[in-house]
Amino acid sequence: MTTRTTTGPAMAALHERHQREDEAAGQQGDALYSVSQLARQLGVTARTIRFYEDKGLVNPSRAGTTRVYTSRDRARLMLILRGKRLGFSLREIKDYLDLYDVDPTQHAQLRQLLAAVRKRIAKLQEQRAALEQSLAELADIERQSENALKLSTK
Amino acid sequence: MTTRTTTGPAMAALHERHQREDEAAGQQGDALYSVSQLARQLGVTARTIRFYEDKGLVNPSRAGTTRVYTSRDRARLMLILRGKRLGFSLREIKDYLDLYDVDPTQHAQLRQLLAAVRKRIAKLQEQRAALEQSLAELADIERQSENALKLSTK
DNA sequence: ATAGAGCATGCCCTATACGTAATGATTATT
DNA sequence: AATAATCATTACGTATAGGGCATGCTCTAT
Repeated sequence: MTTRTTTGPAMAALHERHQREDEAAGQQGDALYSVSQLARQLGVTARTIRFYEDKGLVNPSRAGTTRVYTSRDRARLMLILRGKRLGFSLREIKDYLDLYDVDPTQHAQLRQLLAAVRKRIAKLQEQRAALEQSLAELADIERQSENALKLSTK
Repeated sequence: MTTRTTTGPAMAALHERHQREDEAAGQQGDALYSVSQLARQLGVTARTIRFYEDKGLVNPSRAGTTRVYTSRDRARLMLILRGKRLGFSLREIKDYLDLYDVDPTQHAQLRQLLAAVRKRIAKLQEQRAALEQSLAELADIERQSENALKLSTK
């Protein structure tokens, strides 16, 4: 029941490219990657990338059933990973990317991004405050523990 | 099959105390509490307290099947909540409390605590660094977004 | 032709800290 | 006695971000 088109050639190309993965990669922006290639390059597992797809964050083309990623897909994934590093949830990242897809004129989503970023900044500032407080408390506990040990040892 | 002892009196005492929960509470350290009383006082749900028991963090006495908490139990719970605020996992908190229970001479566990605290401090310092970096990046994104919006609006 | 890569799908598993019923027993109140 | 309020136990659900395994297909190399 699967619409199976010309699977062979693309897979072949993919495999061949795989052989010289570390070469200059054809000087064009038309580079293609398999999941695991991309995974290696981005420092995540293939499972992760497929997971993102499942969550609607990426949508690679297929050669038959095999996922084929373009450099655009790659860039998108890097965006996703950056978002993650910055502490956004996959859901938030998806929402932003969706907006970006719908409206490439870059207006609505810039505002959206700005809003999200500011929200995130506020959250982080709160977190930082809490963290500082924890650190202070812990320093206190540390000092007290040290004192208690000193006294009982003497 | 449950060893059911004199359930009545204790429950009665508990409930009666419930009526004047906000009173001076009998000036002794012998105050007793029910789960939900304690929950209210500590700002958590009864479910939470029972969950902690399930995880072996507290072990209240029982009046029949009903949990009865002493002020010692209460203090222990406050310790637990403090640990949580400081970012320790329930598991870590349990390990520490267990140590404290076994060896109340306060030596091994003091060292243990000190070690755990220092570890936690190190972790928090790392987190803080990461957080600062995220904030810097976000500030950058914010600036860029603002600029882009300004330019396209003008 | 047959093994070995690499890929795909599907499904269950993990950790953390509880929330949310469902169901039953006991106690207090009316 | 009936009803409301608490309490208990059991057990499934939630959110997040994947990990890991089984099974099966395709393509390449020997």
